[in-house]
Amino acid sequence: MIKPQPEHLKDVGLKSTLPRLKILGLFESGQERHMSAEDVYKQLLASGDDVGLATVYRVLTQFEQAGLLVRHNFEGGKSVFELNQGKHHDHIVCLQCGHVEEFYDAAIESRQKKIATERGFAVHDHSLHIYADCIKKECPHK
Amino acid sequence: MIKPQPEHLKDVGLKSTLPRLKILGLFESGQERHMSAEDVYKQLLASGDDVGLATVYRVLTQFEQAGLLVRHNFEGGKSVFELNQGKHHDHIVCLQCGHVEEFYDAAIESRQKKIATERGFAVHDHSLHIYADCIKKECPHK
DNA sequence: ACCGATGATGATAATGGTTCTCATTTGCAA
DNA sequence: TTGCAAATGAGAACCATTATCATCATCGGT
Repeated sequence: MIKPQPEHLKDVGLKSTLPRLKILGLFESGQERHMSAEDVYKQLLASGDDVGLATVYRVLTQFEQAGLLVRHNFEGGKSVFELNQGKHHDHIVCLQCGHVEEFYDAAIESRQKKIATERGFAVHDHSLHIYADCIKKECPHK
Repeated sequence: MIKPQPEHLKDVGLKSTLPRLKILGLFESGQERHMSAEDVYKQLLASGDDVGLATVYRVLTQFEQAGLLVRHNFEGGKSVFELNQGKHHDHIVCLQCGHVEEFYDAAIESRQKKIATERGFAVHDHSLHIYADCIKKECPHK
């Protein structure tokens, strides 16, 4: 279990407070790689940590802006966060079992930037999700 | 102005009602290719058609399930619909004014398929959204 | 170590998009 | 034309998220 490091927060210009350390610690513990605000909130309650839901939302957004976390807008209306480990990646999602794999392809990245720039857009961000059936034995799609 | 065709509705197992014809007509008129439920509702009000917002949501969802429309879950929390014309394309969305442009890039498409196949996935579908600032004069981002 | 300004927190209200409820109306087959 | 199942519309309910605001904690300066 990695323990949350106050310097990480200082480094990105955030005061090292209890709620922030707890939340960062949750992600760094690696138990769950992808978590929604609600997930984080419940986890904290479960461990007896008394953090407000509003704070969870605020902190997650701050962490995203600071580059500590990456936000994903999946279907179903809720945002999901994961630890930013430096390298951007896209996702392949199995429609049957929900298995998620990450990938990065330089060719796709550069084509995207080129296309947007040609059309006069200043790229902020992008999301690429491939929906498919996987071939894992555990996967229920027959 | 193309007039909405009741047979389209019958063909997909939906009664041909006034609200449904009006909404389908809006998309077929091609004035706006991408519309949210709110957009559709306002358009209808503007043309003096008295349709409830709840009905707009219901009908859009039905049209999506019937394959008449395609739903896109862009950032910003609202769903956007467009007429399903069979050919796949991806989207660039302006984060400031909501302007949407479509694009298709064979290189990206083939890379996606290759990546998924290599990992043992059978691709069903995918979504690629680029989020950016556009340069239209009307666009509010200064 | 203490203090005080600055910034963070948490309870709750507010928001925005979407869905639900249900009384009323409509399409359509007989 | 008539009857009834299906569709509609007004508004309430819902859910994730954001805003408000009084209280509280952090941290640099003392």
